[in-house]
Amino acid sequence: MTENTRVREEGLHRSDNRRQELMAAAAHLFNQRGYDATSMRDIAREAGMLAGSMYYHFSSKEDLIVATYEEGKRLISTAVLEATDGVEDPWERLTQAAIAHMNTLFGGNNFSILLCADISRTAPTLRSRLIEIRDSYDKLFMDLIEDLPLPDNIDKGLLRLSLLGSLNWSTSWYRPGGQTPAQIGAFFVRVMRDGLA
Amino acid sequence: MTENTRVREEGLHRSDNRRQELMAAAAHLFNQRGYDATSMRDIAREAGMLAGSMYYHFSSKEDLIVATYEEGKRLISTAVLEATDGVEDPWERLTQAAIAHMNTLFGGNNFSILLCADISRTAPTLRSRLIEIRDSYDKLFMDLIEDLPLPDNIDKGLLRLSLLGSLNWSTSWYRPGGQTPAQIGAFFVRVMRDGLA
DNA sequence: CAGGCATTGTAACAACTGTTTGTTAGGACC
DNA sequence: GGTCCTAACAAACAGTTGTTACAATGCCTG
Repeated sequence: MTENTRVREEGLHRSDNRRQELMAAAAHLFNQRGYDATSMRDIAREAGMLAGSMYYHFSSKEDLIVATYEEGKRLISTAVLEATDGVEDPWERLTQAAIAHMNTLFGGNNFSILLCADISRTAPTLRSRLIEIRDSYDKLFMDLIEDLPLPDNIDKGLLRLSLLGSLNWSTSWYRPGGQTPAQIGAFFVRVMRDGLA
Repeated sequence: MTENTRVREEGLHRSDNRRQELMAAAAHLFNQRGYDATSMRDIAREAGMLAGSMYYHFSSKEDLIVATYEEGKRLISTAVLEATDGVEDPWERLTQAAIAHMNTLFGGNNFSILLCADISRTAPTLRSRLIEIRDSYDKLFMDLIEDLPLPDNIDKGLLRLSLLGSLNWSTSWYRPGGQTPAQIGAFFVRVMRDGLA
């Protein structure tokens, strides 16, 4: 079986390989320097091609950004859904979700961390596209928190933002060596549930 | 008394006014679009001068960024110190600090919010300068949390990062109209102390 | 009124930006 | 064997970037 027949059977073009390589290079650099400080030439160089050639795979820089962002959402969504699948207790579900969230962020994939970057300062047209993707991930946590047995006077929206704030902020300080990502995620949920006093 | 004599008596040059105007314009734009997407020409235009003229007041863009960042730290540090001054109970001190933190962030000054932006993606030379400034503010919260009466098995460093994560992340979602900044800050501390279950 | 200093404007610099164009090599298909 | 598609290169585009050197302005002091 030639490469090409296999490619056709799986519904892939050969270029999908290079496309993935470009996205990986882009995600890597976006994480390191941010969107603005990463030029198309930087990405192309890391993928071993010239800047102009990228426009065969992506019609604009914005589209490339959105593609990496969406891939990040896909990966982390899958991880969280798998981690909570079959778990009954609402607090345990949230704990497992936080652990999966953190494990995915720091598990070596460069895509999911992009979801934790603050996008409130990106250009409006790009921002609205990213917000839409992010919201569809946040909804997972909305549902998890909605299911918690809580007093009526607790603002569940604020609770979600508090937890996601703690979790996402970790991307700005986490370094390997101390507590593991899973321990950190579990800790944040435990404090929120049990308190300290 | 002419403007100039007053200026001299206070040990100020006339340029200090324009310098402040430039910093205000810069902080405004930095908040809106970020450092990279804000050009020196944008800042100069907003302050009513030309790009080249700014180099009389600031010797580089990086210096201007650092100056606005430092001004933000000065303002929010002062607010937190005043808010906790004289308060005895450790938890109440932390609560008042969180309230002052939030009130300063959303109280209309464009400088302090800059401290809450993730700087892990900025250029290394700039980043190290900003980190130093930020750490000196974070130390305030380190001390506040150090004074809490907590069980020994609680990681206080992680606790501080959790709270600052919740608080700082609010800059990416807060809009006037819902709960006030003070309510949000107090809520985060209360959940951390009392828990939910 | 003259001189000097503080402050701004003017104009240009080299480097870099995202993107487009024309072209080319190689393989697949009829 | 001719034709088309894929994928990439090479070179240029117009615009923007931070920064600089120099000239002009205007106020304050002597």
